[in-house]
Amino acid sequence: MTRSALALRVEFHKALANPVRLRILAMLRSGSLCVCQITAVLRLAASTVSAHLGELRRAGLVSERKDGRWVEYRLAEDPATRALLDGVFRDLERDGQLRDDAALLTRLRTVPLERLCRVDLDLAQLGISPRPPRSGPRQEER
Amino acid sequence: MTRSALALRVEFHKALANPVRLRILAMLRSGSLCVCQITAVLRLAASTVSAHLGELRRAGLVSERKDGRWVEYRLAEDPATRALLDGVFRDLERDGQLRDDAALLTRLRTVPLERLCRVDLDLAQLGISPRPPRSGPRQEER
DNA sequence: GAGTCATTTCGTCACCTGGCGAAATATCGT
DNA sequence: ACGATATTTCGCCAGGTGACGAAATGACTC
Repeated sequence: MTRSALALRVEFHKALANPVRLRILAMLRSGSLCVCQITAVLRLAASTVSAHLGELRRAGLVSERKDGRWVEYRLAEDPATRALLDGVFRDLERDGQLRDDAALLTRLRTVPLERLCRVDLDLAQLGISPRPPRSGPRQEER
Repeated sequence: MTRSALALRVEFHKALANPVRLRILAMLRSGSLCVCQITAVLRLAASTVSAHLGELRRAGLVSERKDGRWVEYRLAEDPATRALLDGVFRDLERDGQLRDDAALLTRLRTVPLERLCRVDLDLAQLGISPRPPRSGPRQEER
């Protein structure tokens, strides 16, 4: 059954009412990503990242493209959704957390996925020792 | 301590991630209101409405002005906040629930507050028998 | 001071959310 | 078929959310 505009708007805000999902959307603005790339930046369990991506997909904010066992997540193509997200992230351009994420992601994109995504990977092996996120679980001692 | 842009944005979306709070904000766009006017439209307990207004105030979306035992709630004056809310409600202009709310509110604004706000008021005494909200608690049989 | 009133706070309950590890699923390489 | 891999689902836990009625608060009237 078609949902009302109000109900859809509530779902939109619910999807964005979480720092992790905002960080994911911010990263996707620079191009598509797989779960393990996102997991590497966020320092969360893959199951947690997968759950968040599920929320974003149900809210119509991201779409997925499967290639074998790989799943490529990207921002939704819909112009209206893009315009909403543009407005959201225009206000977040200078946020420190998002800038740290972007910097780390830039480095991680240079690593072949087959190497980056091994579950036993230690980022230190790649010469990358990302600072823990500014807040959130699994925060390690600096 | 100053919160980050990301944290503030999360709070903004959390505040809007609820149909009741969106309805309240929509109603406030036509002018300031007291708790009992909002309560009359929403058909929720006054404590519930007060709690939602508290959320909106903490998110910086509404401000209050006390006049004796009356509290007048209005949208925040900040231009940036106003612009965000304009964007939100531009997409909701045709929503049925919000239109019903606006119609009922127009009628209620003609009723003196001293009469409207008596806790023992039965809206039927005013010749107003609002349809129950399209969804939500305390929904009565039609 | 007592009673009334508008509003807020408190405590409770049912339900939801977000984290995790373990298990399951689907795909790929051998 | 088996092992490996990326990803998703499940179950659990702690904490949060949104509804309510009752009580409390502060202002007003007498």
